[in-house]
Amino acid sequence: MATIKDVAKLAGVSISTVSYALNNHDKVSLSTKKRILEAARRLNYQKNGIASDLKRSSTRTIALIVTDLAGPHYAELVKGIQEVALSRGYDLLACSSLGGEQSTAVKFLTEKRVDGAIVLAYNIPAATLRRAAREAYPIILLDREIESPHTVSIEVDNEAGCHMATEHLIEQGHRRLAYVGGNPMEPLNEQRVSGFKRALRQHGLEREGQLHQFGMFNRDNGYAMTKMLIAEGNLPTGILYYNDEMAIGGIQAFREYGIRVPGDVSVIGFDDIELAQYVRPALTTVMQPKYERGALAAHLLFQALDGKPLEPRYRLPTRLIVRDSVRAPAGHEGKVPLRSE
Amino acid sequence: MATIKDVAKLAGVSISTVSYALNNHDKVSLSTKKRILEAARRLNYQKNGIASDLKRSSTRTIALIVTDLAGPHYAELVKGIQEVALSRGYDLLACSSLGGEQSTAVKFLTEKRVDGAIVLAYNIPAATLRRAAREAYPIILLDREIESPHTVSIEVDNEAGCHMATEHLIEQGHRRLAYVGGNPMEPLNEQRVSGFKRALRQHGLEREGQLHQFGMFNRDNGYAMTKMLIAEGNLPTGILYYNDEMAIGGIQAFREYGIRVPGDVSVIGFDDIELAQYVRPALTTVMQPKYERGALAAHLLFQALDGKPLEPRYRLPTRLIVRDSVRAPAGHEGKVPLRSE
DNA sequence: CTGTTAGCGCGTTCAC
DNA sequence: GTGAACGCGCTAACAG
Repeated sequence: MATIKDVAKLAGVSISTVSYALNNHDKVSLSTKKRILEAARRLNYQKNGIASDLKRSSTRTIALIVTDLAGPHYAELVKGIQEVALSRGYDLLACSSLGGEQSTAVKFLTEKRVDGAIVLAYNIPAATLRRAAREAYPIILLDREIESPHTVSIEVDNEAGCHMATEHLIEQGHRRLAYVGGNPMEPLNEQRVSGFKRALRQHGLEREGQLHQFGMFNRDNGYAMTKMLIAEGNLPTGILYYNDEMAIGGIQAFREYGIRVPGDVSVIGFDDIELAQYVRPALTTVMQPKYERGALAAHLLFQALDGKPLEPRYRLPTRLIVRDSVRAPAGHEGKVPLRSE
Repeated sequence: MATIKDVAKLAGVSISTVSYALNNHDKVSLSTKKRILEAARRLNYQKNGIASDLKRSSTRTIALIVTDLAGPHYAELVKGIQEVALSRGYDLLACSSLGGEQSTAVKFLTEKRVDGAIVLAYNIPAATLRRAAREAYPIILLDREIESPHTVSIEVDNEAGCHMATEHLIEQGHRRLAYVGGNPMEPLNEQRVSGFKRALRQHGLEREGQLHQFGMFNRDNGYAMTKMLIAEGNLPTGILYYNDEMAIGGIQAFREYGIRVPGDVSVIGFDDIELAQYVRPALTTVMQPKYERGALAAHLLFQALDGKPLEPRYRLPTRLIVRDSVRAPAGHEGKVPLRSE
């Protein structure tokens, strides 16, 4: 593998001259430059980006760190990030935090392989993030908030979104409600539960609300937890799922048991992933602005890299998207006026 | 930012000792090691991965290069790659080739930032790939074949898949057929067209087949091209789209014009992306084994990195997935026996 | 004005 | 347990 040395030798000049020539530092005469370029071409020379990053101590690269590259709903997020990064001439890498402390994500977070990171990976411990963030290495968090001077959180108003969704169910006449989520320790899950609970409290339904929180936040677990819920009997008439993926898994479980959605059970998701509008019934869900979130994240990251001071926390609004997975329960046709207590 | 030097100073040992200690090269006494670890912790030392990669001249990282990180149907592919990479202790990065020669993808391909790459990015010129691939830098191609000793292609049998799909339409009684694809110069597009044409030829329908090839391979373009097709009049009764995304765009266009699918026009896609089963009508399509393809790609990449000789080309079969977007055209109810000529 | 020398960035590893 | 060379490219300072 040819190095800059080989090019220098072949062109009959010093290494530095080659470097200058290749980087257009008009210090080199045109004829020499031509000779050097020709030598580089002949040797199929490619610079070692690692060496040059090391010297420059900057990579002009940012990382998007997600739990699972194969996950859903990153698509739109990525789009926003990608566009901003591209316009700034930065490179964007995506990597996954599967594999825990040995994961690519942690390696990239801690080993200065990139200039900054955008993180949406609930399985990375806060301690790791706190250790990683520093002056010249800002981190934008999309899934939690941690106190650290070099960290910015962009949150979606999960609490309000779930509150709104729950009120929607109540408004339709639902009284026996459930929330189905994953690991209750995840901050996002907590926020969503809390919106659910607040709506219940406000409408005097506290006692009728079931909470099911366990495991992962994916379709399979939505399916599994819904099956458990069915097996338990005493099915609620309205269910708020942690996210669309879990809701879609849940709908699948209901279908297998011949339980109709929304005829027998109403279902609401969260996120508004692309699939939500395509599944049958089309999923009523809480939309979060994904593209905007990505774009904002990238924007803030560059602000931080430019040394500009930032708010530690941004919050984006959600919106209820009404589709076909919610209907008034039997005996409750027509809207029921909300009564707060 | 603390470097290994600072740790050495604080611990009162030499740099090399710190390195050995941190890498568990049991050359260091336990007490020294403990002192070093303590010093590192106090300084919040994080090694510079770039420096270490430079020295080791290996990154234990492979890249997945795709046209657009936000694209569809990579999800399953990624899953296969990710699992194999993880099991080998390698890191996986995803990056996009948006941005042409300046893109992250090209940078990663040419600058030795990773040990090997899996490429599914039709917009990277073959010359770039040929220049990048070398002994110690194998490249697995998922979207084309190029002659180069350090390159392996894993292709899907596009020709046979499209042939099968076209025969399916013919078998249902369709006679006026069209193929809707993107840029005709893309090798994948060529292969797919060729399967379409062969089926037409075999059944004496050559003259009735329309070819529409232009632009990108995405949903928007499927939508746009279908609108053009509608505007032209003389609508065929059966359409084979380059891929599911384009087909979904096409169905959308038909819906807007009140043209029923499959009542008035039958539609077949290619890929079997997740959405295909959720859109209405559920999309009949040609399935390619995505997970297997990803896993095979990663597997072969590691074989190459281990210096094992490889076939230059692998080919995976496709399968027709019959859903609801194809029906016999008016006046042709019931299966029509195929007659080859 | 052209081109060279020399040292740097930071961690790894061989020889002692 | 240490010293020093090394990986490779960048660039300030200097010489021709």
